[in-house]
Amino acid sequence: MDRTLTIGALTRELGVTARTLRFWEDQGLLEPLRVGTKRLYGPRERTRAVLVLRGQRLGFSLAEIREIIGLYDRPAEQGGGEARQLQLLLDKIALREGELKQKRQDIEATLKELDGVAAGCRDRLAQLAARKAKRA
Amino acid sequence: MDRTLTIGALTRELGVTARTLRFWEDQGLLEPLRVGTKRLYGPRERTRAVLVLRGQRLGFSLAEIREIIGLYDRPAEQGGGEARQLQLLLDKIALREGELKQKRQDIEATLKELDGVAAGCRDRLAQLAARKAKRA
DNA sequence: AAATCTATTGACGTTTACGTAAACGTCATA
DNA sequence: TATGACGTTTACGTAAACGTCAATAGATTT
Repeated sequence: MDRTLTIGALTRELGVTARTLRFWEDQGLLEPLRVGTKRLYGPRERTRAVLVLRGQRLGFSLAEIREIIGLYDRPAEQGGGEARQLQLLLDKIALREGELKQKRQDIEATLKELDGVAAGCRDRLAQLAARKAKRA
Repeated sequence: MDRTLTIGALTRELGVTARTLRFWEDQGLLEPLRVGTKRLYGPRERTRAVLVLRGQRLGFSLAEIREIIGLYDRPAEQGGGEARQLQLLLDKIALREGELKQKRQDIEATLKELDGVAAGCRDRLAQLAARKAKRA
């Protein structure tokens, strides 16, 4: 049992087209293995693709999603000292968390307002039903 | 004290350009009054504009935002009976609420994962600090 | 062997949400 | 009066995220 998928299999699993997966790869979001010319997607690529879809549902651009996913990859000790790198990462995470909490607030507000409208609808429906019952 | 704003005032208040407000109007999201050729934005338009911005933060397209905002406008008894209209509205609201709850779940998941990464960072930083203290 | 399925790389087309420039009107102020 | 500041319409440009061919190639089925 091989845990790697062909592009067709992955498109069916995720509900996206092959064009999309290749485009994401072009944008540096995925890097499937190559067997000859064909692509093979392992668990890591599959996970990443799922994260891309989640990011898209949240309205992030592919560029932003690439950055966010990048936060999961440890900052492999490039330059400037590990502590500094870690602090930079923490700062970036804090930024993203701020955005997400703002979105959550927006959602709560919208849900409340929609609930208000829905309640009004149900009230009015109840009125109509009562009137109808009275006529009977 | 007039509660209506010129386009320039509203752009400054919302942090968007005049081009943007005119485009939103083109797309049927706003309908400011006209005095001669100039636009005047009242409280209703201002509120709508704020709703547009909120919708954008949530990743909705302008077309979707138009529909969502439309849910707030009562279904002025067009055709098919009021009860039917109300039921349709309730259905649409339920759909949108489903989307929003999905987004909320996505946010919670992402926040949790980012928190995990952040915790790892802080652990590692603590390690480094301890090592440094020992050397002193 | 022929047909079919799956995959590949270009390359151009499309939609969304504006940016940007041109060319102009209107009013207050220096 | 002319010089900004602010507003208008019209029109073309652009970036993002793919869709949609076209032409080609290997693998599998009939």
